[in-house]
Amino acid sequence: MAESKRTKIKALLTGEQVDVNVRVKGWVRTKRGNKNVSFIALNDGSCLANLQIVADPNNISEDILKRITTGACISAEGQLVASQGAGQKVELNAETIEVLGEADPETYPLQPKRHSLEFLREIAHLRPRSNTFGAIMRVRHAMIFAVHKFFHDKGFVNVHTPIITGSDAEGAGEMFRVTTMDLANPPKDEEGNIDFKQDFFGKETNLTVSGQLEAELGAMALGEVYTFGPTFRAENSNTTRHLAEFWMIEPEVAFADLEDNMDLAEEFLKFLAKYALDNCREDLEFLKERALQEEKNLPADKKNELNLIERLEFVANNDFQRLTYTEAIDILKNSKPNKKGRFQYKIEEWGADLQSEHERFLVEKHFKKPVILTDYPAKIKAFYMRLNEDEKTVAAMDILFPGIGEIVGGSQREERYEVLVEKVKAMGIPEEHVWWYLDTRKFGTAPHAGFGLGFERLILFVTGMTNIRDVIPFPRTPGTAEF
RNA sequence: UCCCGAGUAGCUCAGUUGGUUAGAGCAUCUGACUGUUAAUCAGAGGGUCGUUGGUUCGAGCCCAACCUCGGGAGCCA
Repeated sequence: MAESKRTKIKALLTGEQVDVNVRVKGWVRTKRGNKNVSFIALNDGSCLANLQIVADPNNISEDILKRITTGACISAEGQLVASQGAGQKVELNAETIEVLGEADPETYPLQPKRHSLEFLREIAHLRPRSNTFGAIMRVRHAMIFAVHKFFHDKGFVNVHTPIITGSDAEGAGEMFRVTTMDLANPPKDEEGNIDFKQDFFGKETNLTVSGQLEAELGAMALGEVYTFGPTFRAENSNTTRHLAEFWMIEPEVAFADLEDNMDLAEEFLKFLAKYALDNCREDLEFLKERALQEEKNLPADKKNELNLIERLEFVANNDFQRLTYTEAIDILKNSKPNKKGRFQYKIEEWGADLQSEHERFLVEKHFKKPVILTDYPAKIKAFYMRLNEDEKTVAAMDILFPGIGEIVGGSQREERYEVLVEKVKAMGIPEEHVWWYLDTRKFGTAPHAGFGLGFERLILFVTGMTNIRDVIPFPRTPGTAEF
């Protein structure tokens, strides 16, 4: 007789059917019971909840039962019935169980107990089997899908910008060199310098730090495009919100100004929050409870005023606070912490770069909502941002979220050839490196705008996690590239 | 990279002014229990106290360097 097909646990727990014969396959979370009956909590990753499997020693041999331990993988077949116990609606009365893969309980590191996130990071190959990471990974997937859905429904074209780049003008940070040269004995030119002409691409190449410049090329033909790809920064950043390898979403829109750009970014973030609420309820409820548990021991002023679900609802339903850099400086200058010297960096005058303590004050204390800051001083922003009429500020915008800081950074782009060339020169960027970028301003230029959203920072917000290393399967940080 | 903190059993932690044989809970193993919900109850096994060096009659504890991890800052998304 052919083996019956596997049914996913999610379908069994959400469906109405009982008293049917089904087969499930998954990983054992716990087994408990006595001589007369065993209860196996089985998880197959399709949802957070486990399916309870009831194993009667009359049907399942002692030898099989002995091999069913925490972490083992089994296939079980039997009758799905209404549960006699209180903890679940349905359970599976096992008629046959096959052990697909044993897990030695003496050495299997995951136990049916609470583990620290630090420990789970050390066993990143097994941590998706924990409730927390299962939930995070399902939410992460839902957000990946929602990003594509949002832009697709609006008629944006997804562009795959290069991962290996020969452009060193992106200016977004330190880069990882890509080479096939023998590091111990690299080819040299007559002057004794390393001769990149002999390298694989015939020039110096690096991993991309941004797809923006190439995305702009797309926007100047397709109108509305977005990228969603891996991004690499070789900065020696050791924080809870930086990774050396992360994923970034960069829409770029022709005929859009800063206002359109803010509208798009705000609509996008609201859509994502709502999508999570509508599609990840079970996982979000679990993550909410988890966060409340974590916060229990924190002092009152460090606790979130709203829980995870409430924060997502807040973002989905409330307009972001928009203000200019100049207005923000005024607020900060006259703020209590500034006057009382509580800021490490006192705000004295217009032109200063905002520190994270200032951003946090605006978002978490003053407005208590997401904030969009616009029109920063030109000299603290990138060369491609459009110069405003005051010739002091640029049409930039940063979206700041509570607990996370900058989640979006964007701008209207400088579309005027002469102004852009001037800025390229002023920043010391060799024109021959960006000739193709300048060409778009030479041939049929158009006003346009775009922004970048750090995907993992979004996932931090949506899951309520606080360390970025816990929202990506295999985090890359300085000194760590395990797995 | 800078500042602060932490490394003790598989995990989470305690360990007094430096003093005999380093503890607990959970996990694991064995036994008990007729339906459990992180099952419960009884017992057992399990340690190079991050590494190296120093101070001392004596170091888990004091000192130094290094390693690893965490938090904060900078840089940024």
